[in-house]
Amino acid sequence: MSQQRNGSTSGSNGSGPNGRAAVVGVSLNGDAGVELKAGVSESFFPDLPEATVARLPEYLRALHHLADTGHDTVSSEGLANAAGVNSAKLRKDLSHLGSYGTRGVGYDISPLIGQIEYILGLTSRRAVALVGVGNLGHALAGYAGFTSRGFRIAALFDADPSRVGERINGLVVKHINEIAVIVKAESISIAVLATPASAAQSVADQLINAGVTSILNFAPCVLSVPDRVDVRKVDLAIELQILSFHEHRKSARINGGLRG
Amino acid sequence: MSQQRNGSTSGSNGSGPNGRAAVVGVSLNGDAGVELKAGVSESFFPDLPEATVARLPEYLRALHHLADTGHDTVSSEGLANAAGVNSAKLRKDLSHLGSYGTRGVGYDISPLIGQIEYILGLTSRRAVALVGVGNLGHALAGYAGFTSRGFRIAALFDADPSRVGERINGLVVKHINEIAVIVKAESISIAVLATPASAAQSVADQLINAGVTSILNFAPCVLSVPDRVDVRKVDLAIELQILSFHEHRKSARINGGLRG
DNA sequence: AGGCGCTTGTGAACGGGTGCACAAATCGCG
DNA sequence: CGCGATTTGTGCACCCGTTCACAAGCGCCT
Ligand SMILES: NC(=O)c1ccc[n+]([C@@H]2O[C@H](COP(=O)([O-])OP(=O)(O)OC[C@H]3O[C@@H](n4cnc5c(N)ncnc54)[C@H](O)[C@@H]3O)[C@@H](O)[C@H]2O)c1
Ligand SMILES: NC(=O)c1ccc[n+]([C@@H]2O[C@H](COP(=O)([O-])OP(=O)(O)OC[C@H]3O[C@@H](n4cnc5c(N)ncnc54)[C@H](O)[C@@H]3O)[C@@H](O)[C@H]2O)c1
Repeated sequence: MSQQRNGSTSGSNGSGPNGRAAVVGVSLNGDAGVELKAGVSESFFPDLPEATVARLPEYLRALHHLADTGHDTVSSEGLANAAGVNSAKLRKDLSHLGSYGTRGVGYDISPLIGQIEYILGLTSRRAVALVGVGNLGHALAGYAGFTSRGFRIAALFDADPSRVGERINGLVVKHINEIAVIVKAESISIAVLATPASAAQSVADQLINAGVTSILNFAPCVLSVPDRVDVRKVDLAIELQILSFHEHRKSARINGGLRG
Repeated sequence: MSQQRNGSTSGSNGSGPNGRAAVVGVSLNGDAGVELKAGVSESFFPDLPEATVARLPEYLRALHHLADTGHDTVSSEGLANAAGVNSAKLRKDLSHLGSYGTRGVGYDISPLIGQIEYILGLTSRRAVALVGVGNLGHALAGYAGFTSRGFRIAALFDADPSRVGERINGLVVKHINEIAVIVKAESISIAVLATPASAAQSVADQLINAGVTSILNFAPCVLSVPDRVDVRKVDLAIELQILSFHEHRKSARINGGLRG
């Protein structure tokens, strides 16, 4: 059941294509919004294209940066540059969320940040569990960007008894078999999976059992999960292999291979 | 100039749509291949859709796994399941590379692995530089999947004098200002960037100057690079924010928000 | 040797996403 | 108070990617 979305980042030039697309089950939901738009910015939940959703975090980061450097408004052109997309795309994306722009002027940064954070569900800091406190897990546990961008690591888990009890960044590593209790107690709905691939499916099953409904998987394997659960995957080797393909293509162009 | 591709992994169910699209400049190249296909598996370089390229690494991983567990052939259905995609998509993807399948039987695993590795440019182990040996950099430097999937960390760089000279996994950390010399000496074309965002653009410029043409960027910022350089980005916070959106949507469905 | 079942490869229809190009809206200034 | 400069919001056409559905091809069994 289910399929993971592929991490597709990007190539150089032009206009970078991006996120996947459909994912039927995840497809937002029927219609919505539109009518109770103006004014009622709270409790308004539009039906966003998946590609737009994937770009909102980038806009948000760019907006925060602009706000921090003393700006009050930005033009679509300016924000598009800061986010690395083209301005028409940015305007269309923002138009989906009921638009905080003023023609002739640009977008008011502060309310726009609020709207994007609301849409992304970042108004309250989300609790995240991290499973697998090894090489990578340690780095993630200490990652500041976690905290600064709307999340809170609420629990660390590992199966290795020698790691259980270790204190990292103020949190004590718990044994994996405490998952169910702690996930429920802390209302954790998102988990980061940083165990070896061989353990990933089993850990995912336990997480889902405990009530987790979103998983960010760093293990190089496909997870099988029920439709209601979202999985995103990050695989360093895949990213490098895609880059390798482009390297190969570039050199095939130059050397005899095929035309360039 | 240029834009990064967004890491878009996946949602749950259905049929995950995938990579963006165009990226004009990077667009493979005109036509190619087709004619000198059969037999001449070397030096054949087809014009693959970007979305297909992004999936090949996943197929490759699944194929290696199957080979390791004693299989000689797989059906498109079997491989598709192992890779988390649908079988029609898989067949179309493979058909682009001149197909190693037999109707009524399936695909011969071994030659298919060879073909995919050839296309991805993995026939010789590629040298990769890692810049920024901090929290994350340490984890990456020790990552086994790096080596097992076609790459070799050829150099580690950092700007912090107290880190220079440190030995990690048999490699000595060099100072950033040795980039030019070492990148050339080791024929490095791919670099992994794991410095703080504030230093990323400057480091990227130095890397490109030294001859690097592909960058995997872990810093949460947009890099500006010439068209000939490929950039892919991995941003943990963005992935989590996309998951957060889906969590928000799920709960909006249940609670009064909008219909479900 | 022939037929049957299985699996590939692909034509075609569909759907989503992108980007152009422009009309509508707003501001500032004279 | 009106005009021009500016910038948003979007209709539209195009393109890429996905998926269905089936004909063609292959092996096996009788
Ligand atoms: N290290 C990296 O830079 C890196 C990069 C990309 C992907 N990855 C992937 O991330 C994962 C972790 O990598 P790593 O280098 O940290 O490996 P690691 O072996 O250092 O850490 C894995 C941790 O998971 C724990 N673990 C094992 N089974 C478990 C279980 N059933 N439940 C809970 N915890 C369990 C282990 O005790 C260990 O602490 C791997 O799948 C790896 O392929 C790592
Ligand atoms: N730690 C994580 O889990 C994690 C996760 C996702 C993304 N990131 C991102 O990865 C990057 C690194 O994160 P980190 O936690 O390892 O940070 P860190 O501060 O621990 O490490 C950064 C390293 O880069 C070095 N550096 C700084 N300026 C440099 C320069 N000009 N040239 C070369 N080296 C330089 C520093 O000396 C340090 O060793 C950051 O951009 C961070 O946002 C980290």
